[in-house]
Amino acid sequence: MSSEAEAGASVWLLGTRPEDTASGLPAPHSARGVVAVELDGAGEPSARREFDASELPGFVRARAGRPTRFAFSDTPLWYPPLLAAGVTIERSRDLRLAHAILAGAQALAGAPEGRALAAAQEWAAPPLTEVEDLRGEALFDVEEFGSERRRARTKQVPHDIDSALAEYRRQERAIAASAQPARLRLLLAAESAGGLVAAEMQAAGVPWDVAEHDRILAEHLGPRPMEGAKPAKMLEVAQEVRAALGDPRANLDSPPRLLQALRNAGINVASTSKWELREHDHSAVEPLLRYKKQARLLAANGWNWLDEWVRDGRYRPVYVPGGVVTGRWAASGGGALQIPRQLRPALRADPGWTLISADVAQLEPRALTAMSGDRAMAEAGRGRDLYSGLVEEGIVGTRQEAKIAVLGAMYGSTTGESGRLVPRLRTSFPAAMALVDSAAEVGRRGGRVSTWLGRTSPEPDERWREAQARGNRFDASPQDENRARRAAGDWGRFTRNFVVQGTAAEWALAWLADLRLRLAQLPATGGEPARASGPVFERRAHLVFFLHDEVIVHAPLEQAEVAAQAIREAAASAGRVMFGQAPVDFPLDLTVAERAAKG
DNA sequence: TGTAAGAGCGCG
DNA sequence: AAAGCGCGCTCTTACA
Repeated sequence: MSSEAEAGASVWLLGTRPEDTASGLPAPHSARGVVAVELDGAGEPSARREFDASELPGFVRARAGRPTRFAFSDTPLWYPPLLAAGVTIERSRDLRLAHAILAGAQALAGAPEGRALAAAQEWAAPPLTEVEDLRGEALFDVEEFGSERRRARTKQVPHDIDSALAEYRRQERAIAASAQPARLRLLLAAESAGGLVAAEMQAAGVPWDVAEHDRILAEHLGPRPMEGAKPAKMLEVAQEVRAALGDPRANLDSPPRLLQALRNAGINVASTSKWELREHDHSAVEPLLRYKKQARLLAANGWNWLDEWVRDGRYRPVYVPGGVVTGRWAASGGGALQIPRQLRPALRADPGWTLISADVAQLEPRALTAMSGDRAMAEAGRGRDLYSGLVEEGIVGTRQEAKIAVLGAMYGSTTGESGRLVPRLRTSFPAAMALVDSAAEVGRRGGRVSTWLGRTSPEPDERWREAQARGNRFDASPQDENRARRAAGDWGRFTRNFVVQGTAAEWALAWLADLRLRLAQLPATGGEPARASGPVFERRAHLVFFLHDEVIVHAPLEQAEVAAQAIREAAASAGRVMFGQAPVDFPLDLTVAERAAKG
């Protein structure tokens, strides 16, 4: 990840043959020919190879061991067939992801090279979604493209070599002309590595114990009912609720009707949400909350979910790297970002393997600490729980208060307990608070802010501007002024949080990128692979899950210790690569699962 | 009959 | 207890 290591890497650009594209085929899915162009340090082609698409895995494999960065249009289209052929890539440039970052980057604002890049609108395409039908298929041989379940994205980036070459050059010129070339390079490398990780994790899948999942469902809901019927335990609880309400026909599944039923029973609520219900002391509340929890489990992660998303003991969600404005990943299908903690026991290593999970304690406040260089905040978090640190330093009374205060500072809350506590942080941590306060001020005025590595927030939309203009007119009504102030405040909280959440996401990407390279260097084990027909990296410890500030690695038992060490070292490395010698640590909570699968 | 919007809740 | 930020998914209801 360091720039010194980058210097020696040669760049190979991959694209489809221009004549294939000209024929109107939906490249690269049905392209026959692939062109690989090697670029020298100045971005000029120094070598060119043309071969059948089936030879691409061999071409990539032949470069293993030499530092090579492969650049291509769109990772979800190029990488899965390589993985299916047992080939992995070390470094890449995803031109679509890179374009999205650079086209919006404030660091290039005003530079003609930046304008030239942003003008290449054909590269501004949204991520591909719902790609499950493509899983495991050799993309280059797929003629039929699209099924009823799959929405092809309406706009595709170009895949031919000429377009890729032109875009790569625009990107290089824009980076060189930017105010922060080193940081942008790091960001693009990390973002692209994230694309590789997402494809690899989807190929590997999360080892999932269907029997354990079914046991949890049965415990809470009862045995699996007939299609369309409600599980027995839900029906029982529903009866309890109706009895307590004194309304034998109350409909618990329709919020408006449930609201009416609650009011008829004398429970004076404005909504049926659980935080409001909890406030009321009525015998119907407890079973109703239980019913809601059951309904949620059934709808979101019940037997239908299991049927659709878990196959052959693997859960394969669809990740969308860069899918959130702040740079966090999104998910599309499978609900990877919302697996309830309740179901965590269903994540179960294969026999002879184990699961190592690690999450960063208080990642966002630590990212804020590092980017603001706030020494007092660094001191409060060094080597300990940051929130406890605040208590020990006498800034707040309890850990809970510390958490409320810190979250309030990052989210911009002004009311209640949080609003009361935030001013204390302003005294104790002036640098950190100045950073988020000024980000909020920029947002309130409609400006843009950037993360540490240079991802820039979007501009507010036309409606927002109109609201401000209307609120500022000499004849603005109180409602106009109110609406404008409210919108300005909303956008200020967004930009306040953007710099923190976005920088934290960059740290997490740097961690992932470094970790996958460390794991790739582990020897293949002589024992059983995770699956008989799995990708090549399933013979060693590999990433299977990532969620904002948490990773899960599936490792052969004999590699558990080295894999855990790799996770820790990658975290330390991510901190150094992003923030240099800033005195901020990123401590991990790391757990090696005790139970492996039966058998 | 099909889509959009809102409610509600899971995750960080 | 939420609040204050960012998401996705399912269900119901409203409306074309």
